[in-house]
Amino acid sequence: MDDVTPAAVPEAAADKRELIRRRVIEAAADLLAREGRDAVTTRAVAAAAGVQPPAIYRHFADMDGLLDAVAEHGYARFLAAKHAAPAADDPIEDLRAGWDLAVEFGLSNPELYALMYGEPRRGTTSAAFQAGMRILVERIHRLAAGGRLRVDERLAANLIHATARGAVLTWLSLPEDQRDPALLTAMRESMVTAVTNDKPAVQGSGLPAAARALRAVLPEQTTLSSAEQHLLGEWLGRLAGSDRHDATARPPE
Amino acid sequence: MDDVTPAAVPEAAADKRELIRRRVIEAAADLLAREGRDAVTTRAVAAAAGVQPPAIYRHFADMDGLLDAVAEHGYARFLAAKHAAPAADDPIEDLRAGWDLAVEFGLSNPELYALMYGEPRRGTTSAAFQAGMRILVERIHRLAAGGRLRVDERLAANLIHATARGAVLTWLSLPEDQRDPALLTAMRESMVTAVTNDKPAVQGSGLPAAARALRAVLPEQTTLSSAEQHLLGEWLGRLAGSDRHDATARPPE
DNA sequence: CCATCGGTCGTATCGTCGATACATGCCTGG
DNA sequence: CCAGGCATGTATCGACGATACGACCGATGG
Repeated sequence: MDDVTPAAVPEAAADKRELIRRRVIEAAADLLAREGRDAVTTRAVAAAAGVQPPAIYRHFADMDGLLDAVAEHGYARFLAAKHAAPAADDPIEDLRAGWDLAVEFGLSNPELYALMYGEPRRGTTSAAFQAGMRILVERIHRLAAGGRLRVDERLAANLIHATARGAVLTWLSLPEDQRDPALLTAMRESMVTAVTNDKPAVQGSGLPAAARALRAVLPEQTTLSSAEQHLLGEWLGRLAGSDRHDATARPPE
Repeated sequence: MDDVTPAAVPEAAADKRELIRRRVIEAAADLLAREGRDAVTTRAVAAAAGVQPPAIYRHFADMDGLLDAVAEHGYARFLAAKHAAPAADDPIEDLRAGWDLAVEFGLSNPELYALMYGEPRRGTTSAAFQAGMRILVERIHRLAAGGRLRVDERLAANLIHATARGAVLTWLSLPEDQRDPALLTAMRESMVTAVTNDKPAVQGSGLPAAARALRAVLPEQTTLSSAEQHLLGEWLGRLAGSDRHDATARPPE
């Protein structure tokens, strides 16, 4: 739908044509990754690829078609690079690895990810979108074959995709100093418990929760001095976050 | 940042100015909801609002500022129509209701939602984004006070937001015949189990109860030094046995 | 009562965008 | 060698976001 392939091209010319096409795609991808979405204009891409602006329309139906090709190209490249992906023996661990891979792709290519999964209008028509879903359902099928799937395969695919999508977009929206890696792992484990029928594996005693509860109502107290209250707040923060190792006594703002 | 407010406007003219501003916002919101993002151009908005195209720039810094105002306006309108939630007695049920409300907003205003949460670049700078987060942390705080929060408050807020974001955007990406309501409920319950405790860590309400609960499990902790733990124990004793009932529990704000 | 000044209004216009038209080549297939 | 299809290159279109500038209007200060 996005391709403009003339009929009956000679064998030799087809190679040159494909070469130009790839050069345009890579120029656009480079521009997208380095200068953002708005920098990807027909003129800028044409200049970077060393072709004339109208030449783009001989390879892609329109600007949207080019962007779609860029997305698919980038996604394929990432998967090829990470295709160490040794398919762990444990299917659930395989599920985690796949989710991590999808998220890592988003974090490594923020502009590209926003293009693929930012606007819902692009939806399932995109070639890159379908490519992502294909390898997803494949992993899910292995999971279902092992009897570890709690829900319908299609629902599982959507759940995995939706959690990854929300995690990546939210992560990218946060200022860098507020990006807590626990968000990603929590989203992932939340997805795992929702999709698989493994036991929830609740960790931690009630101590952090109790600390959080007290800290939440701490401003109401009138017994301690303000200095005492301040120190107590710090301790409660450490106790509340004690299940994480990165808790380097970060004062709450 | 998005507002262009001249200094020293007469009282009477300010009303007219605000009226025009609102008319522009509503025209843009109408255009956005009915004809999509691309239909919201300066000329189309100006024509729909009955003003001249350059007049927009006297009320908003640029097109992005107008879109931001549209997003905040729509979000505020939705929350007002839903009477800002009745605040159920059960805090967890309250959490579910809040999540459902956010998701319902996205499903009811797809173009607006894509504008607010589609592009990560807009990020936390958006006024509408912050408005959404504000009512979120408020609900979370009530949850933490009840001892039902499993994770840090900020992490909980991000988890709730990320699951809703992924659910809405994924839902909107799906063709209508593939939209399974189970996706939404599964995402919601997954979020609930990730954020809350099964059983409250603090029985009873109020500050003394929270202090007693924490003191009961204090020996389990390994974060604080023994001296710190000792002093903390004393303070918890004072807070737990506080004879001051101070019913005027007033959080400083 | 009038001069002045800040803000608005209306028109014209700028530079850039995506996309297309058209004449001129070049290269392949016969 | 020739004829036709495709790429090339230049010019251009309509629409976009944004701005410049002069004519207007209303409130303020003397």
